[in-house]
Amino acid sequence: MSAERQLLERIWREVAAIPRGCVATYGGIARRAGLGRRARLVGYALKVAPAALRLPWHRVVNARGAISFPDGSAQHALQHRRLLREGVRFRAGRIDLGIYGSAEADLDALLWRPRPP
DNA sequence: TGTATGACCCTGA
DNA sequence: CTCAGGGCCATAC
Repeated sequence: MSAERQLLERIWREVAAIPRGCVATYGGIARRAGLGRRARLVGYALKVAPAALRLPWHRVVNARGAISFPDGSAQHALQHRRLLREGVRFRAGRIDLGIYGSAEADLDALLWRPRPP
């Protein structure tokens, strides 16, 4: 198994650990997965993630608290719908990361820790 | 081998 | 608030 593949799996594991009703950012996932600033790799990982993993990919948004798919796209609509159904509220097209981004602040790590290896 | 393209992010103006 | 510029890096061609 390639090292690349293991990086992807680490990312998938972090994404899978995002609690329902919460969101995380690409950059945040990258940091928690030990990938430094490679936020783009997280986007790539989600893009190539096997559907069979059933990852909660909709809980991953960009640093602005917005959905990264183009406004008006089917993907954007789907992600928006799924988040609303989990109780995540939007304001002017953006999510308040201070409230829903439990995976971001260090303080939140005390309330929710990613699943250990 | 080089250029273009992203489900990105941060800083500074 | 927006915008540009730089960083980041796997993939596609």
